[in-house]
Amino acid sequence: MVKRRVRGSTTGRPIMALLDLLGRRWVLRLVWELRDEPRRFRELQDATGASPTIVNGRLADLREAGLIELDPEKGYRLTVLGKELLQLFLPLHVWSEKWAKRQRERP
Amino acid sequence: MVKRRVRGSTTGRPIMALLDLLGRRWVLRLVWELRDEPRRFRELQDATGASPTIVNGRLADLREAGLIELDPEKGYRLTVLGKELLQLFLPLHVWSEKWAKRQRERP
DNA sequence: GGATATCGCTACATAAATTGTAGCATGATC
DNA sequence: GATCATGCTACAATTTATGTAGCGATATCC
Repeated sequence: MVKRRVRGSTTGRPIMALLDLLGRRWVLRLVWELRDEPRRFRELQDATGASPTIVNGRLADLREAGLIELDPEKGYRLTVLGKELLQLFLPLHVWSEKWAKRQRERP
Repeated sequence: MVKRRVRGSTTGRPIMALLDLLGRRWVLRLVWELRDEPRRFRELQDATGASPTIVNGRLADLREAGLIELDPEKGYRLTVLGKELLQLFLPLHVWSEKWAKRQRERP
């Protein structure tokens, strides 16, 4: 599915590898959808609107990255590491409202 | 170049529009490259390794989003809004080191 | 014990995004 | 008027994503 473990990690700089992983389509969105509780494969498909091929590929990427894991009982969920990352992203939620407001004012 | 203003903004939820914008390839990276000082078009091309077509497209997206602007004297730079967003992302730098370390430990 | 349902996931043709390379138009400098 | 740096465009080739159908395994009900 994915050739290199993390695309663009050629520099060896973790931040680049991270930005690369998070910059793949649907990755941020998938992490976001897992923010509250575990979700099933099909739930994630429906919630995002992405194709199963891609959902599967991205979930694999995120698992390799140690950010999510599959609990057969409950579905996909964030790992401890994944929750840490989510914490860093939570401020985006509030900020995005402000950003959207300014976009409306200055179109 | 880009069809909808922000892809996936159909929900009308700012956070979705933002995650969508940031989830486009090279977008996070471009913002990151602008963290310290303005950069020229070709500098950004060289720094990222992305094709001019894409750099141009993403810069356009980021300009529409009000996150960057072009100063003819100095090059592309973050707007006030863009700097705010960058602030939210700075913790990623530190966290990525921790993440990389754990990846090395648990391969 | 067979029909039904849910689970994660795969196959595959079509469509869209990205790459890599070449080059254009404009303005400044020599 | 030749040279250079600027942002940017054209376009064929490649890579990635989409949309739809369905598989194999497991559990549940009748």
